Amino acid sequence: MQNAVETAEIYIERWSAAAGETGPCPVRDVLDKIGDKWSMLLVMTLACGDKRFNELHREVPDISQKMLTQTLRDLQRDGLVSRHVFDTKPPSVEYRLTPLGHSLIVPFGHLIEWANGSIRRIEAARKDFDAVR
Amino acid sequence: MQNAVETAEIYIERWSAAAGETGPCPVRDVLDKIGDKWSMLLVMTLACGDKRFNELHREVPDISQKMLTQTLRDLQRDGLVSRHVFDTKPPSVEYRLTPLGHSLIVPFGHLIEWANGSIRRIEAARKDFDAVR
DNA sequence: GGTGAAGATTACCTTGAGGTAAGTGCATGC
DNA sequence: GCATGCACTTACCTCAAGGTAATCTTCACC
Repeated sequence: MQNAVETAEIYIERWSAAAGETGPCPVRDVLDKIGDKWSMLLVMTLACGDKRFNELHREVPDISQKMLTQTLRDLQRDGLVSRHVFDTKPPSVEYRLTPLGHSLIVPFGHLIEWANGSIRRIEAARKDFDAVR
Repeated sequence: MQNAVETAEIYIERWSAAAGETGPCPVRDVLDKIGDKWSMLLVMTLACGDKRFNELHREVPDISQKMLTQTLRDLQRDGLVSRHVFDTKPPSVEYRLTPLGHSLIVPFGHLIEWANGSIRRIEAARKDFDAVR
């Protein structure tokens, strides 16, 4: 990142090009996952170490089994997570971040830092805005 | 960003704390905007310079008027965008990024770079995955 | 031989984000 | 005097994301 505005322009350009019929743009594509209610939470949970299905379910209790399966499947499809089946007595399945998955943690971490650093100002802005209304 | 895994742990910790009744976590909160279909596109469009309502509508033709108004209103509420009314003959309204809005461009830019750099590997992974199915 | 855990899949249902379309008030241009 | 542009607002409708809950298979334990 040298120049934020420059990056913005490249982004807009790619976006427009994509809208022009080439299919969905890569940024939009990735953003859908980022914005997804569970994807990033699972990626970050797996960033702490490999986990089994029910282990994930215990660490993220408010996800339904259906969404856990589905989100894991999507992440696997995108090559961010790999699935390893061990045929132990009750077959156990382990999920891991792939190198690609690990590489997402870095840019995503910047966003987390921004979020944590900006939340007070955002909340203050909301309060002001709502006070006027 | 010194250590990605460390950041991940802080994230998980905050998330869990938030789930524990403090309200929605700041990261989730910010992510909702990031993941929003239009918010980031508008922020990036405004990163190229201040724009008026219909100017934005022309640059982002596939957004509906309703969503443009609504998204702009939300961004304004969060203090990312400011609204300036000039009472010219047909009243014109200009939208600008606030300093807070500008600061988002940096971490977001990292994500854009990651997206553009990773899309080929993601698409390859999807192809492989779908081939097996 | 009944119970429980592991790792799912499936059917059904609700909610809300976002699209479409039309209307509003005002002013300039044709 | 009709149309057009600006900046919205409102009503209505649709579709898909995601929740709930039931079900499945296999094995170990008591």
